Order: sequence, then C-alpha cells, then structure tokens
Amino acid sequence: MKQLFSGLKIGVNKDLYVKDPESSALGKKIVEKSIVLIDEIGFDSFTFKKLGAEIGSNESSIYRYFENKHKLLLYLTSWYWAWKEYQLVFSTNNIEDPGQVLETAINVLTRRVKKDSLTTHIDEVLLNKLVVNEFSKSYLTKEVDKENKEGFFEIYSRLILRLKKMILAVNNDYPYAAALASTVVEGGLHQHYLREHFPALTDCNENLSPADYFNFLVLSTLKYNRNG
Amino acid sequence: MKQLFSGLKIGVNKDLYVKDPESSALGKKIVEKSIVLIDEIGFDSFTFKKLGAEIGSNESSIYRYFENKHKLLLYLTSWYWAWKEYQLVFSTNNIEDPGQVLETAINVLTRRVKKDSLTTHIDEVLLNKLVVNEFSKSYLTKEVDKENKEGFFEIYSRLILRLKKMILAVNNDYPYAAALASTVVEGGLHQHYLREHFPALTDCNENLSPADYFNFLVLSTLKYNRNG
DNA sequence: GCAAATATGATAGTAATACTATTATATTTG
DNA sequence: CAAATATAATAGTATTACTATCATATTTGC
Repeated sequence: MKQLFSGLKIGVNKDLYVKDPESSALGKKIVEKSIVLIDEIGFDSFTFKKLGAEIGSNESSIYRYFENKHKLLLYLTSWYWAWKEYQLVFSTNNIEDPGQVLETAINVLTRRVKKDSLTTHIDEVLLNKLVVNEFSKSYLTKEVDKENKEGFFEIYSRLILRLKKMILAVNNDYPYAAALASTVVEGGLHQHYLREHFPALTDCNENLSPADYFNFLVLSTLKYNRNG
Repeated sequence: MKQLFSGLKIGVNKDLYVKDPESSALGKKIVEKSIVLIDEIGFDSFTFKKLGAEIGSNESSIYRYFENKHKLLLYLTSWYWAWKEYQLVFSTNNIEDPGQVLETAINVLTRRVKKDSLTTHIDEVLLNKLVVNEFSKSYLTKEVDKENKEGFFEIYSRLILRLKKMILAVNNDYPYAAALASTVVEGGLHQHYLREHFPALTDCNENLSPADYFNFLVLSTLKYNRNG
C-alpha cells in the first residue's frame, strides 16, 4: 500500500515501458495524445507513425518509450486500474459498515468516469472510454500467461481481489466471491459498451446506471436465503 | 423460427461472406481449418496466407469466400451463436416451469461445450474456445454501429433477448432483465477465460462450473425480496 | 463428349504496418 | 564549453492485407 500512495504518483509495472514516460515532456505527450488518438480512431488502426505525426514527433522517438503499441495499451490500462484502485481504497477508507464499503466500491468501479484530473496530462474521462473499448484486447492474446507471470496484470488482479475481500466481509460464506468480483468489474465495462452500441441488450440508460444494476445484483445474491 | 430449424442448417447473415462456404468443399475446408488455425495461433496472428498454406490452397481463393479475416470471425461467431440458439430452443421446448426453462437455458449458455458434432466440418469444442478467446474482438471495433445496422450481430442479440424473456417469465417485475441476460452470456465466456488464465479471479474450477455460479446468481437476484 | 462456364491456383504488385539501424541535430548537464 | 543524452530524420526489411491478372482445372449443359 505504501508505495501506491506515496506522492500520489500512479505506479505501473516498469517492464511496460522502455523509458518512463513520466520522466520527460515528450513521454507525457506520448501518453496524453495516445489516449486521444486511440479514442478517435480505435486501437486497431492506431500506429506509432500516426501518433508521431499527431504530436509533431517521430515514430522512432516513440519506440524509445514503448516497445510496441500492445505495451502502450498495457501501460494505459494499468494506469487506469491503479487509479481506480486508489479511488477505491480512498473512498472506502473510513467507512465501517461492510455493506456500505461494498456499495461504495461498486459505485467507484462501475460508475461512468466524470472529470477528475488527478494529473494534467491524462484525461480520465477519455481513458475510461478507452478501457471500455479496448481493455479486453490487452489480455485476449496468446501471450497472456507469459505476460501475467511478468506481472503486467498485477494491478488489475489486485483490484479484483480487493473487491472479493469486500464481498466476503459482507457474507463470508458466499461461495462465488471472486467470480462475483470479476463479474462486477468486467460486467461494468460491458454494460457501458452495450448502452452505447446495443441498447436493447441492457437496461442501463440515463435513468438506470450500471452501478444501480450491479448494486442490486450483488446485494441480492449476497443476502439471498435459499429457505426464505 | 421456421427458417432457423428447416433442415438443421445453421443460417448466418449472407453479407458475412462473398460466396457461401457451405456451398463447396473448399469453402467447408476454409471454415474447418480456420477454426483450428485461429485456435492454434490466435486471431491476431492469423492470416489468409497462413490458412492457405495450411489447407494447400491459395490466399486468393480464400478471398473469394471471405472479404477479410474480420468477416470470417463474424461468420464463425455468428455460426456459434446460431448453434447455441438452436440448442437453447430445442432443450427448453417442452419444459413448462419457467424456473426450469431458465435453469436449462443458463446451463446451455454457460456450460463448456462437449463433443457434439452437428456437422462434419465444424468442431464445436474448438469453436467454443475460439468464441471465448476472440468473440469480443468481433464487436470492439470502430465499425460496430455500421455492422450492427447491417445485422451482423442479429443472432447474438436475438439470443440475449430470448434469455431476457425467460428471465421475465420467472419474475416479470425484475428491472434488469436485459442486463442480466447479457451478463450471463458474456460473463459465461469471461469466467471460462479466467479459469484458464487467471484462476485467482474466479471460483470456477473442476468442481464449480460457471453454470453453477450463474444459476445461483440469477436465481438469487430474481427471487430476492428486499423486505425479507 | 465437347464447349462454355465456373472454380481454383499461381504470380505479381501495392500501400501500409511494425519494426530496426544509422546518422544527424538539438538540448541538457557537469 | 565539452561531453553526454535526447530527439529527429532517413532508410531499410519482412510481413500484412489486400487487388489484379492470367493460367489451369473442374463442372455443367447441350
């Protein structure tokens, strides 16, 4: 915990970059504009050449920060989950009732991101959209097991396990705490995507948020009594 | 319904292919071996050139069946969901109790696929793995809205809506029927993926299946009584 | 059984991608 | 101010994702 909150710098696995993008103006620009460009044209058509053109820099300079665009995606999504973890811990810190803790956690993890600006160069609203649209692509690869061993999904995993703990604090006998935690986080992203592109496949809209849905879902399954 | 079950041929949107792969030996071979090859090397490294080499055919011949590998993926996943829809309707056909119908549906949609072989050339077990690993990539694109309008996700959407109806048949007041239906189907894929690559993030294993988890989740949220 | 139509195969070519390597030019630092 | 470091520019390679053309099988219709 200590390392995560010292100085408010969001820390990600150092093997995700060649040179720390936080260490220079160019690095920050790469991160900042990659979020904008990926949001604009999608990760699939995104290239370092296009990004270079966008920021008035050269392709080869970007390669000195990130090995390839996959690593950049891992960097951006790790940053996002680290940021969410920070929010999660911070916002539940002085709540005592486990039910309240869990509700707050679900809200933090499934709410649409509003303007927040922890940093000057990262637009969290856009980054949230990027995660909704592209996060799955970061782990649905043939290299997932190798990269998982290298710790590239550590922050995300830790976040799910934190939620799992909060679930068990409400009902220690619940047999599907990890599955439920992962359902909430992944499902949260998915419901936001559906709302945008397949509105018939979700009930979430302006009046009913994914947070409402998941709060009810979790509450009901944790409090459910087979005999009553 | 009629068109779906006439002759047992699984029907997908005709705009997904240039020439119907079911109409020739080469077409069937393309479909058959693409499933094997995508499963082997992953969709990202899969190319028509490699597939051509694999089946002793030419890249250019494959282009005469599918416009590009994205359309092929849409074809394969549509076929899968059409097959699941068939199983869903067939297996719930003569059940009267809505609770039983729903349980059967959840089992069909979240169970790991066992050998079935409706056709000679499609290996449903491999196709199920392919869907777990690659389905998200078929809709997480910038073209999703356009392709959705063209009906490329029609079968999938219809399947979710069928499940939604079954949910409402159990509890007509449930306010999140569509969200729950999509959670079960997508979540089913996701839990299988986690089991394989992130076992700490799910409770599903040899003894506890995603079907068990989702049956309990759905049952509890549908039967939950706020006041008791 | 043969001509015409159709399907498949082979080859070539293009623009873009995903890099690597090298060299030149800024910029920073000691 | 020299040395070190960062960035930019250019070039080059293998692969991808196609398109086009032409040759050769195979099928079919008479």
